[in-house]
Amino acid sequence: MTGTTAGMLGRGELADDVLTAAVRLLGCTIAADTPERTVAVRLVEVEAYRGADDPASHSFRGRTPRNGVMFGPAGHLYVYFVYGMHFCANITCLSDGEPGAVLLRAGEVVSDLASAHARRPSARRSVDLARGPARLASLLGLRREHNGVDVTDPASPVRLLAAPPVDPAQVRRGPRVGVAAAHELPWRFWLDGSPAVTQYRPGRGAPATGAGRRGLGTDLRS
DNA sequence: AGGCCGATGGCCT
DNA sequence: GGCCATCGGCCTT
Repeated sequence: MTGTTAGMLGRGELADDVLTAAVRLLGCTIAADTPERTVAVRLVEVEAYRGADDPASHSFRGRTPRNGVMFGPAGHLYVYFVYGMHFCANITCLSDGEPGAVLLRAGEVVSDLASAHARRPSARRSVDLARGPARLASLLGLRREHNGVDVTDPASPVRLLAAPPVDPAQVRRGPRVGVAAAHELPWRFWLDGSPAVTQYRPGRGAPATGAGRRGLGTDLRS
């Protein structure tokens, strides 16, 4: 049994299933050491991906060099490169050998605002600093070399800080953004009312209507 | 506020 | 060769 350090989220809290893990991650903080200062973001929007039975998951067709981290233990960064220019970051879930991950889609900057704006000058408004998975990864400086980093290790350059579980009444859910496969699964979770939550965009073949705007999601209990 | 488009490279059929 | 778990700029309502 690995010990837990005060303030860190334990990997055990991500091991049972990807949906529970996704909700558990909402409200938690990701802190990353950048060349200048440590930048920290409070997660407000995430998406769950599961290996074996989720056609939208990178691990659906089995293990490859790219997705290998998804098959490892929970609590590690799975960073991938997409559209020839962007990185996106997940936190792995489930037990070793069982692929799963939660995509970090959006967050609000906790500290510090000045450094964050210096890192992403194109974001005119603070709310846009980590609004979107590639923006979030960019703000935290997450790149190829961070693939596999253990975010439950206090000595890591990227760390996952625990927060008390959020009030379920504040959590909303809806279809994942931009995925063509399994677009009917409501595996995107966000905190109601956060201005940093991204706008919903259907994937290829998914119905254009339905979730609306930000994704007028449903209550967690439904 | 919303739609379209170009950038740009790795991964998989 | 086609498809991306995207972003930012520019265009029209």
